[in-house]
Amino acid sequence: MGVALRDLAADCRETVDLDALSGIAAIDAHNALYQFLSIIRQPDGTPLMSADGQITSHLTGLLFRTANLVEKGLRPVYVFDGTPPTFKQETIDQRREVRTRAGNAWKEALRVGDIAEAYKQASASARVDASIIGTAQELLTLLGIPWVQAPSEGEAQAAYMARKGSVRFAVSQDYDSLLFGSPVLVRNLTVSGRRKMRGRTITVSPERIVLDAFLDCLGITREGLVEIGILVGTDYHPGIKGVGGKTALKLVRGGEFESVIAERLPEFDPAPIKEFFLNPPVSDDYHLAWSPPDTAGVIEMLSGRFDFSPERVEGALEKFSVKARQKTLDQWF
DNA sequence: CAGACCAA
DNA sequence: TTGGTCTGT
Repeated sequence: MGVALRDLAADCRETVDLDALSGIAAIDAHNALYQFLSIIRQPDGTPLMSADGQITSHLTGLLFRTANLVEKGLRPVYVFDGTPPTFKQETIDQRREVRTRAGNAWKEALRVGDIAEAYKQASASARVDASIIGTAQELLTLLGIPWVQAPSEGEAQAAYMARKGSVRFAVSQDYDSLLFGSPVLVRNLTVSGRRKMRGRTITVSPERIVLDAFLDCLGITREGLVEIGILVGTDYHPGIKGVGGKTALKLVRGGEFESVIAERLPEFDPAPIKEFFLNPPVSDDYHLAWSPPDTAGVIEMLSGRFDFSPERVEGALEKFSVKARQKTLDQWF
């Protein structure tokens, strides 16, 4: 779905300066952690690790990105996934299989000395497991940054919080939060806009997609957007082979969703997936509060247990209190 | 990804 | 100020 919707979004989005963004941002925690784990690695693919072998790539990413967002006056809240719907199981199994294969290909690339291939395969083998999630939550708590446990999909919970007005926008690289009804989605929420693409470094700005404008731009309703997602494929079903964004948009606008599903996928009932996007399990059981970081606790964790340089950690922590208060006029804590 | 450092 | 390279754990 990601690629297909990106094509449709091309003319219906706006790039924004990070400084123009303010307020509370509900960040898709799984999406952020996965990115950190896949990208923050040594050239041969080895992730950053403490001396005793615990992976720390996600903690590095989380610390510095959160510090930067806070310094810019944004208030992040991280939303963690809960129990996935049963119809996601096939996708989950497939992804595990792909990761396992990539892990083997990583070892093989190292054996033959292909460093670039090793990095690529290592990235693809990245897995957000329980210890990654646990240490991420522990760090956020020490940083004084709230996190929310979603009952089901994190993107659905983030969208619900945005719709309620608890947060100003959802943050993810995926488009799912729009299908879940988030009024605003921000992608590429990074500070240094540099990104390596095919060897070259290009500048990437945050990208804001406003749901109502997006739907107007495409001439569809939110239900129609969900139908497009189902046709091109979602986390819950592969969709119809050969149908991309353009074709899906045409079919949905022509009211042919049901008929083309009946014709091409007679065994498939899209109703539960449609219902899941339009009315997902969400929770009101959250409380958003930001507090100054527990400086000693963060250093104890990151430097004491994970071998981070205390100087680097302290430098990041400074962005949470001093500068943040200087930069924002309104009371922050 | 983000920070540190260096060169143009 | 911008862009490149190296490093972080």
